[in-house]
Amino acid sequence: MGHMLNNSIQDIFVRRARMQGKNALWLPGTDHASIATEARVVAKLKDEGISKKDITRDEFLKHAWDWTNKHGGIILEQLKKLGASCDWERTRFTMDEVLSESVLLVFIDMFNKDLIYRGVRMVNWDPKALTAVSDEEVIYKEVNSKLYHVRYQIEGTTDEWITIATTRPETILGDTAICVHPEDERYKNFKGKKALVPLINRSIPIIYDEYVEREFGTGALKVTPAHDINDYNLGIKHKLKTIDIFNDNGTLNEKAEILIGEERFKARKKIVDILTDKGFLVKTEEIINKIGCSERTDEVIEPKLSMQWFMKMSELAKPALDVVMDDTIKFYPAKFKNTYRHWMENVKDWCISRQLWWGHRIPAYYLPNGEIVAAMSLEEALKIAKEKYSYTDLKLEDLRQDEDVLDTWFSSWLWPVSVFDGIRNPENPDIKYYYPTNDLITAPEILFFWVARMIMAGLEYRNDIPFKNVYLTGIVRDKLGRKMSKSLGNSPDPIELMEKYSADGVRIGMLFCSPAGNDLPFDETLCEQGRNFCNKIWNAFRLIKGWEIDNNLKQPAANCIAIEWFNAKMNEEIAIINDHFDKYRVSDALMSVYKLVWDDFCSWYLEMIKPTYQEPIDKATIETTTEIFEKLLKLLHPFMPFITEELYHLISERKEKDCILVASLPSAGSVNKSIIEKFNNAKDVIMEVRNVRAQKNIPNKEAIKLYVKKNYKEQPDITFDELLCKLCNIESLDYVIEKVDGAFTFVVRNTEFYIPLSSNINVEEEIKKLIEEINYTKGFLQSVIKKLSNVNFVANAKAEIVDAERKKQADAEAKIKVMEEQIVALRK
RNA sequence: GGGAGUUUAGCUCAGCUGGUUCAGAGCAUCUGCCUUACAAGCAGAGGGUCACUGGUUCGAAUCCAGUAACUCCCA
Repeated sequence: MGHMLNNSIQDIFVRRARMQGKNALWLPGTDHASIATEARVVAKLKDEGISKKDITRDEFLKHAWDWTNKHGGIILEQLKKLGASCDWERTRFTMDEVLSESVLLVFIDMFNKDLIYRGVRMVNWDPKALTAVSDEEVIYKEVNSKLYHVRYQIEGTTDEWITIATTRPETILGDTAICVHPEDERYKNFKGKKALVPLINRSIPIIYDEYVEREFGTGALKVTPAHDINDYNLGIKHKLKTIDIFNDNGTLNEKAEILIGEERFKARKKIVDILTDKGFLVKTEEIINKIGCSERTDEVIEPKLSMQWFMKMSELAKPALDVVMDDTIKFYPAKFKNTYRHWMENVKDWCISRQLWWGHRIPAYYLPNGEIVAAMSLEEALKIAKEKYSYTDLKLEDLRQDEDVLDTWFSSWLWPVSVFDGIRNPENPDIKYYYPTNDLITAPEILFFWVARMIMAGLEYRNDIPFKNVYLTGIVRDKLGRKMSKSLGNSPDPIELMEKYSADGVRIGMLFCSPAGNDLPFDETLCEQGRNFCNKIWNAFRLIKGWEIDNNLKQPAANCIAIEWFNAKMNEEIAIINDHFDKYRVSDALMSVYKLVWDDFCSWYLEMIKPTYQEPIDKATIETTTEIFEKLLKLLHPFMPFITEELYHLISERKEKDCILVASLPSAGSVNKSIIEKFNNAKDVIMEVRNVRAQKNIPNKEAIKLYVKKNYKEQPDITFDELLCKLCNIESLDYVIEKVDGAFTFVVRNTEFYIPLSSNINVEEEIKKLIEEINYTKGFLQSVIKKLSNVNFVANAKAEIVDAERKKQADAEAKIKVMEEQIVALRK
């Protein structure tokens, strides 16, 4: 569902840009997802009885391509159903030739610039996928664990012990020190002594470091530099030995000395038994700790030392941070700037190698003399090697290419450049025209591993930012607040949703409640709301299209008023919508269109101009109404492409290529504020009349009379009178000077309204109602007076604000007076 | 353990540089209506000490400090 949201938003932006006359390109594509894809291919082969170990790299890649060709296009097909208006002919895949070559060229370039190096580092090792994974791909989960207290004998003593606490007793076989806090009184006398690792009697030093938390466990920490990142750092600081006791698949190796070949979790159980038997286990306690699991395979991550390829980040990060902090690239919402800065200021080198086959094989070749050259091919590597190291008799067979592939992000980070072939051909017209791009829409969870790195790559290879605006969508969650994902299985099938509610319905359903950067708790009723909106639009169309047109009919004056008002209202809303878009507030923009269409157009405007049943409509009104409807369709089109295109062709005759997709977005014309104000007055009156009808059970069909009494010498404004009569089924509207006896009454802005009715007026009830309203208004008046009698307020507040308060006071006083007079009249 | 963010109606969220667009929107709820485009609808209504406690100010949902709860990132 994340894809649906993300791509709905992208489509809205691109369609809008297109309708603004821009050459808007939306280039679709997918990455090769090396870990996930390889895991699936391995699993599929396993089902077929084939082990990855038994086939060659080339054979494996063939299977991987088959799988990709079969499953890779699914998301793109879903996008088409969603209405994504991509430039499909430009679809790219990170394993395409152009993009692959770009990846290799960049690797070689950075290797030669010394930005890429090989080093031993503690990496997150996935023993199932047999590869390193990035920090970002490790998910930490809270689990119930046991903390084992194990005692180590002090060397050279018969009964002196030091007790450590660990959640991973199997790793004691790799211990090379015990560490305690230098100020911990309990362990002061161990200085300079050594302890013996239980079961294998390895002699290890007791070291002192402030890193140790005295309160945790026993305050004594076993140090296993090969299998814990913190221990590793301690190891470097105290120059400890590193003993790696695990094989790549998570079983113990011969360096463990015992339990060789056992899987790590089985080994843990066994070693606990042995430690218990031999009296080394002091006690166990229950604790909750966090363990890292691979996002791709869910396997518990094993911190492991291994030789990996790294990219130096500090030099690349600096300019990439600056362009965001100075708003050259803007983030929406801006709060992500903080997160971005925090990450970029603490950036670590990027481990770019993966022990996989599916992906871009690292173009690094090892020479017999231990040197490495990076080249596009074996032949080229040979040539470079010969020149560089004066290897005259070097042969192709002497070179060995690195077995690993590059991290998928190492191809994704080039995307804005490589899709236009800007790495291989930096001067080609496409890249020069389209780069830098405008908007990137993506999820906040990949702000670092994708967005930040694209910025780095763009600055490095184009000397320019890759995009100007970054819109971070929310994360789609289920009702329990869990992220919707395929692996959790809590995501509805988008295709089924679209079949049920239509693509347009799903699109706007997803957008109704998704302000930028906020999570979206998905609920199917949102799609239902989307579908209902489609239905409403369709019915409005049916109404307009169903009217019979009488060319000889003169346009009623009231219709002119209605048109004038709606155009003013629409212009006002267009300006608001434009403003929302300028600020990347997509759901606010949608809500504005929604209300303009549903409330203002359908509920008010259409009711105003609607001819009496089975009467025809005049030509001028229907023409203008059609124009208005078409404008609304255009405003709606970025959000709901299907229904708007359909209705655009049904409402009027069109030439072949006249499609709403490429029509111009209506611009905000000047707003007649006065007519909007007059309408708002009329609306208040209409609502009061409807209330009277509802309260007194007067059916709409029964026509009523309305008398209006202006006060304070105000002149009546009759602009909306005719429409008022039409909408409320008023047979006569008369202005009076005297109060009307025996009528229901209400007050709107000092003007009195009377509805005489045959049914008896309950005087007491009417008076009670008036008193209630007077009391409320008096309370309001009181608060205004209080404010105005505050000398400091009058002295310090801005003049307009004080004036506004004075006007409030005058209005309230006038209204109270009118109502009080009404009570007197009723009591007569 | 370090950093960031959030807290406003039953739900999801607006609310900019403190003051009539200040307590709002959509959905949900309730009450009437099968009124001839639409019951997937129409017309209305109710509903919030703006997390808590202080402070600044003539005036605080808004600014400041502290407290609490939740979320995310990093270790």
